[in-house]
Amino acid sequence: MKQDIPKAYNAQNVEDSIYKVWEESGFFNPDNLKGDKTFTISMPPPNATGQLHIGHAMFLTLQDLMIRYHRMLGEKTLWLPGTDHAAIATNAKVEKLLKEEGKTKYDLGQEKFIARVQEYIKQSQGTIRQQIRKVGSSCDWSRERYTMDEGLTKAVQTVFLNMYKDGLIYKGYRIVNWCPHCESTLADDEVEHKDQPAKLYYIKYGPFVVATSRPETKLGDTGVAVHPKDQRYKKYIGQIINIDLAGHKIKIKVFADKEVDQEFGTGAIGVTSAHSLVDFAFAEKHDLEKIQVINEKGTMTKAAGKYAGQKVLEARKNFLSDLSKAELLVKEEDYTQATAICYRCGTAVEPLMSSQWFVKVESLKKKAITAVKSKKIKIIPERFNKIYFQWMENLHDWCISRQIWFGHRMPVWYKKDDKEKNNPIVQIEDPGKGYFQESDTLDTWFSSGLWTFSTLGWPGKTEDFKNFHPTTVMETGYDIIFFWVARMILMSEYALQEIPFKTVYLHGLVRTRDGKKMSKSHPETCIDPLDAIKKYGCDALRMSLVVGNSAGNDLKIYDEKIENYRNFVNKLWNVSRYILMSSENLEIKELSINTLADQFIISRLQNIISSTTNNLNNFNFGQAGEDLYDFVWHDFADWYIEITKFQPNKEMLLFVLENILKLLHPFIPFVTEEIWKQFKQDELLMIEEWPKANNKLIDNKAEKEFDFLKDIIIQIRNLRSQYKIEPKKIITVYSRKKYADDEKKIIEKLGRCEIKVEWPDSKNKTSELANSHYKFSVVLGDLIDTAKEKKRLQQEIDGLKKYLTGLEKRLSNTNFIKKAPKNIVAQEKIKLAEKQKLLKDLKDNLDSL
RNA sequence: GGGUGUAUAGCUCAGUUGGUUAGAGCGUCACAUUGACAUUGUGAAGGUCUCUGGUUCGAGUCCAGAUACACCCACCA
Repeated sequence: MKQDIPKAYNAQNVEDSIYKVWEESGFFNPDNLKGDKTFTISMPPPNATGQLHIGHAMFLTLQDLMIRYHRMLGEKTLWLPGTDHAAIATNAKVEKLLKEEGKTKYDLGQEKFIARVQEYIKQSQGTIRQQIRKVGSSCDWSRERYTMDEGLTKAVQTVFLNMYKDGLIYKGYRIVNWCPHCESTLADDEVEHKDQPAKLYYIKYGPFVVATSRPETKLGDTGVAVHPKDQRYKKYIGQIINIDLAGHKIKIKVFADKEVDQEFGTGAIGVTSAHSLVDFAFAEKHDLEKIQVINEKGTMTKAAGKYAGQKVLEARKNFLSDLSKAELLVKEEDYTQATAICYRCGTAVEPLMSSQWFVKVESLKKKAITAVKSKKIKIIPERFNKIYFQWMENLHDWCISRQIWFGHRMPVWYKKDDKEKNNPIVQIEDPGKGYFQESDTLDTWFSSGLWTFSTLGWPGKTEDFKNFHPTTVMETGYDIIFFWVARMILMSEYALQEIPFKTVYLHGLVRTRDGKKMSKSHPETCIDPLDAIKKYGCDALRMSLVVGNSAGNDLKIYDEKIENYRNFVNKLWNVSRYILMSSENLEIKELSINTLADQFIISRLQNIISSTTNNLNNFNFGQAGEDLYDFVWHDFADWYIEITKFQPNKEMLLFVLENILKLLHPFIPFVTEEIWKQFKQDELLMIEEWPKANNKLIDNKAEKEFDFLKDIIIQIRNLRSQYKIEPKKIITVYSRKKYADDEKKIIEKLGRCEIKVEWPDSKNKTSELANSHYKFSVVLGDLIDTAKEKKRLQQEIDGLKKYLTGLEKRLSNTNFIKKAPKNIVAQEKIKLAEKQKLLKDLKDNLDSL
């Protein structure tokens, strides 16, 4: 008999020590697990210098849930954790730190700057590691990786080298997205579009008028495009025209292209080859000169003539004023423009000419599309397939070089005298003196794309790689399907000719109660996972991140919700406390099923075991959690346990509890493990075997029978409540049916009544109750309010009549009889008979009042 | 411009391939309180399932259209 269990579950007192026991047990490591089948998840690596936010908490919970479930299924389960170097973000952070010391990165130089960054990461990496543990993550720390560690760097260099050899990586001079703030290129998907009010300026342009939202770029125009059939401009096609733009002289070539829309603007486009992607395409096609008028810092170049050295906006203002003075500015129009901005800093992206490294995607994307089309990779929810295909099909060559100092250096070298970097030498080994390495670094997503296999020791031929790749599930947010999921498929298909994972499970975003994205911009409604854990316990947080949500959908979270699951965790605690405290022997020798209640609970348990198993197999985590919540609180605690207070069955209580703990463990690992410890000191719930349903114990008849009993009790309680009968008063209930002793006792105890199996003297004032199976009446004596009772019955009769009318109509419809399945018709007929009988009973009752 | 999602009780959401009189939690109201649990128990009130058509014996569920909100993609100068 245990007496020393605290009344309320105190998560804070136990979580850390339980985590320590788990971690030290070695069972996070699949090497210590038995089983032939493997189950692998690569953890999406949080930023090495980051702080845990609610989004992390959500993915950690979902992944841990899967991992714990599969571990209990007896699979060799690997959850490989790690951190990401997050090039741009980390680079920026350290630059900021330097600035506080009054220094810039140029004072240090690239080598020392990187050393400084590494030092900073080392220092702050511990934070996120500890925070990942706080959520209960059962990942294998012995295999933890970091995107910049030696092995991963080797993988990056190897893939780069191979791609270069295969002609899939090339250096090209072309328009790229340039962020003047980050001073680096951006990939196409790192550019966001935001609608902004803008002005469209119409400029007189020799014989043409052209429209532009960026007048300053016109200083570098080298062409005018018109539609081949445009009568207005036909005569100019092929001519080279000198144009004076308020003193700035340009020479343009007029050419025809079907892409031009005659209706938009003036039908004539001033072509700025070096600062617009569309125009660049024109320039390539029609062989135009490309003049760069804006440089990497966002200032005008020498080619911009007298505007050289001015910032873009400044130059625009001055140029417009000059045009206006020269009467070349025809008109201005307001319109909304989708402005391209940097996804990281929000600065307007400057398209400009630059020599950069690219990945040729044409052949890769075909494979990546096939991988999903062929169903080798399954995306959950399915609708993201379409989004994935669309994106893949429109993918352009991927710019992978960044001018950020921190990141994977490319294995590219130049001779000391090749200052223009025209003749790259691609090899992993340093060619030694006389050479210098490319200072550009690689897009973070290049290394992230290798994550599923670079973390397993590839390119080495390791056991881990053989055993755990392809990984089983990739669980991540739908917001990085392009950045990351798509890249992993591309890279894995290229490097291994193999998919990186079999299933992609996409979760949604975590939002505040009013639907805002949880970010630092509205701290008032933001949930900090660490605060929530402190306040409500980790298990409560986990439940509220899982229940009420399904794949691909956003989740709203707020305090009351977490509080509710804290209450649930506490309920489970007290259920266990009750069972443990009232059980002298904690061993289950032989399970005996004696009563209807026993039959009911053991049957329901089998059902919940199989439904939970099915739901988890089908990634319906929310549903599984909700069903368990319901089973524990209502079926088990509210009904079964209450009944065992007068029909004890200690072994059954223990048995059901054990199973509940197992089923709930993947959702709420801490409290379940803590309770488990109370009666199995030397065993860990974490590696217990997942329950299997025993279909022989499923008893639908008993479940139905039990539901009728519940119905009777609820009706009696309802009546007591209506008549405000003192809770302690025992009332008399007459029943026409003779109940088995155990059933009779259940009604008597839970309805606080005494059952007499005889029909009451009609002179007694009674309230009569009935359901479709049993008729019974409650003697209320002087308490009865005839008028009230009549009204109640009348209401019930009215409702029933309405329902019967519908039912009769349905059954008299020959089409229904003919076309509906037979079992449905039969079912409806039974229903009709039952309800008619009930109606008659109710009417009799009313008459007798 | 192209695409996707969502719309069910005051709030947050379930509702599986169409088949009872549409469910839960929170909140609200009423009642209960020393023995697992007030982080509780018992009961109640609360819904034209956004709208309009259609398919069907039967639609919250399927189809079409509309409206509202959210999101993603996109190089119309």
